[in-house]
Amino acid sequence: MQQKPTTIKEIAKKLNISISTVSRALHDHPSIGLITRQKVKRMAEEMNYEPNQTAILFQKGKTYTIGVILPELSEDFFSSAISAIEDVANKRNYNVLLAQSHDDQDKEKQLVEKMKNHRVDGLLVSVAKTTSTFEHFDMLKRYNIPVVFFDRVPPLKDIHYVACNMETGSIEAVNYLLKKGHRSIGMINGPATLAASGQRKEGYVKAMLKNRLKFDPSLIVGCDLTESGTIRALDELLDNRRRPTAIVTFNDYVSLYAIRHARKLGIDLASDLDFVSYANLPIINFMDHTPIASVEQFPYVQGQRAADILFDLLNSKSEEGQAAFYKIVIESQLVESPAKKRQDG
Amino acid sequence: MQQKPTTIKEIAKKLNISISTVSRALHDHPSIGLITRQKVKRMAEEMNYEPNQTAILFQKGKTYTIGVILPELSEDFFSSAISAIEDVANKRNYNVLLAQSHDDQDKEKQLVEKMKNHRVDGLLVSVAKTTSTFEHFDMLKRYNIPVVFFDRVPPLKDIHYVACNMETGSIEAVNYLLKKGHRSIGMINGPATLAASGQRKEGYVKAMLKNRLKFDPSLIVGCDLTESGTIRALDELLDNRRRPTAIVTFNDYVSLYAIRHARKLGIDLASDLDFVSYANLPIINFMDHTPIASVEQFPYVQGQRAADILFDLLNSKSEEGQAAFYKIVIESQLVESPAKKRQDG
DNA sequence: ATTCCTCGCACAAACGTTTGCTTGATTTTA
DNA sequence: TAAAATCAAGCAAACGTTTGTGCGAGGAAT
Repeated sequence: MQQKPTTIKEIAKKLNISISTVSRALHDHPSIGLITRQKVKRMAEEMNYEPNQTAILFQKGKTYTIGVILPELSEDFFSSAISAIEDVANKRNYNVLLAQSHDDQDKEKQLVEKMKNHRVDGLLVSVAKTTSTFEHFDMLKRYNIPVVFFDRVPPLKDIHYVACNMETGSIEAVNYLLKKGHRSIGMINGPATLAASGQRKEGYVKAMLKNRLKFDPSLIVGCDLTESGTIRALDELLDNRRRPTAIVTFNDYVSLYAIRHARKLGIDLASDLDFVSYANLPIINFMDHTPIASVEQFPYVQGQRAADILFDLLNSKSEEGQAAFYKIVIESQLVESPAKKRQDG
Repeated sequence: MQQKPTTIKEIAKKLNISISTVSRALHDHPSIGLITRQKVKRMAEEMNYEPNQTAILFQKGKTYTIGVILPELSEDFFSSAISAIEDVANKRNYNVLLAQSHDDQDKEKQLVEKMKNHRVDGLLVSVAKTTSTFEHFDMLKRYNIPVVFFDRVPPLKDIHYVACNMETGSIEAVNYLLKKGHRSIGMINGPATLAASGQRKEGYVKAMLKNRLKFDPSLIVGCDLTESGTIRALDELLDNRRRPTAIVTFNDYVSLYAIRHARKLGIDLASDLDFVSYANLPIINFMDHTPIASVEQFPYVQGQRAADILFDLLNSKSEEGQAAFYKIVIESQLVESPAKKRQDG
């Protein structure tokens, strides 16, 4: 037989005082005398009282829960982000209601609806790849549920977001390679449709021009991020009449594929070709030949900042000054591979 | 100005009928006439009514939420498991309250407490490495909150769990190597304190004996799962007078470290030394030299099964037959590395 | 000694829903 | 045609907590 949780009602009855007194005593309300307060607390302890959260939440009209919608939990980037979010929420004594969209717009819509019905206090979202319309987020505004987007941010004006600026990282990457003596630097970029591809290219071009080097468009080739696509891209670069001695790739996976292919072609990675990539995922630690550096996008920090902002919004929600929007841009940062030292040594 | 969510009360007032009628109409209760029912539904639609979940949950004393406590969300294994759990819960229209213990017993205790206060309907747990006492879980029984453990399961009798049997996988692994012609097979195992180490060893021994080969204890060395520990272990095995031509390692990481070290020693992995490991993590796809096979532990399946069981318990909770405990053992399974084909070709 | 505060506590409403019971009206049965 | 059965809808309690308001008693101020 399970024991029903104790309620303040029962405490009140046992002590022959009113319910409100018990509630106030437990909250150290000034209008309750010391003696009663202690009596109540002792009794609560004794009866193993635990406040019924659902009742409190209901009463207050708040859930102390934030919703998080991510594309894919099993991806390194997002699992790292959710880890951060969970940590922040926990510190604030908030709960995390988790859901994954599996990169599907319809699923995402459903989830937003569900979150709304669950009356989450706020929402953290990294939008699905397929998401092209954004009305489902507008709805939340009407219910005064703040949303903070991160990493994958919709192209809207009036939103809060945290994102990572790839351009600076891209500049750093090119500068790094130039400093190492490279003069012909190739780039295996992502599909032109992605904003992230544009930022990478911009950084590349800016860095080249700033160093008074001419920008050769044929040294930038796009790819679909698959292994075969990467191989084609690498072949194309290697056939270039100004054959690059270093290549910047869209992400670590592309680097991996390219490195694999290069080795198969018998290219000496120690002397003939350097790679730099983006993401700096844990997989770097497991590759025998790694890019010599990778542009870190700080998933943990992004998650953390996004959560912080959300709590800011929640705490200041009563005030009217809702005109301003948080638009946080985290600068990406080039990180040298620790593995590189091993290669040198 | 935010618009307050519509309540059934408002619908009732607008239609000049009672609250209960509205509630019943929306639930298709038989005692409500067709005309009123339609009127109500139309009005609800029109006023954009959405049931207030927190109110319902409070009223029903259920939260339609399951808690999940995992050691570390950013680890591949667990992010895969949580992904499965989330999927199952979603299908059942349940919510997932997520928390990570960071492998700390105290944190875990706090979280259990928190989950209990939040009145989750059930709990899914993979216990922290440091957890040595388990009273915090007992408490849940008193509140009739069912718990299902998975993967990292406490050594208790009266619990529900899903775990992976490493022994069969271990046997498979050794058989696989024997079939490949290996006669001296080494093992780099984990710390003896872990149950998982014991299972691996058991499987190894059983497979050897079944094949009428003598078991040489000196071919099994323990390690602390770090890179340096792995290197020491490998060195020890290589110095063995019956130098192994194949090695089974505790997990993919250990294999990775060992392979790295072996290559540094100039060992030809194509001909002189084969590795087989456990876990079959995605990192295998990113290693240039991989173990030729890995014992899969099916994190997604484990998460899925555990969640299924929990829902079973939730649905049958009213009945008294709580004497039986689910003890599901998933057989691990040897999986040949796809990368292997690349090596051959 | 009368008025006025302050202190300590109780009363009761409210949050949004569900649901057992009651009531009134209509239809069926005898 | 009266009694019984059926249908449709309303009333009110309940879930556990918070909180605005009321109220009596004791002490201080006048």
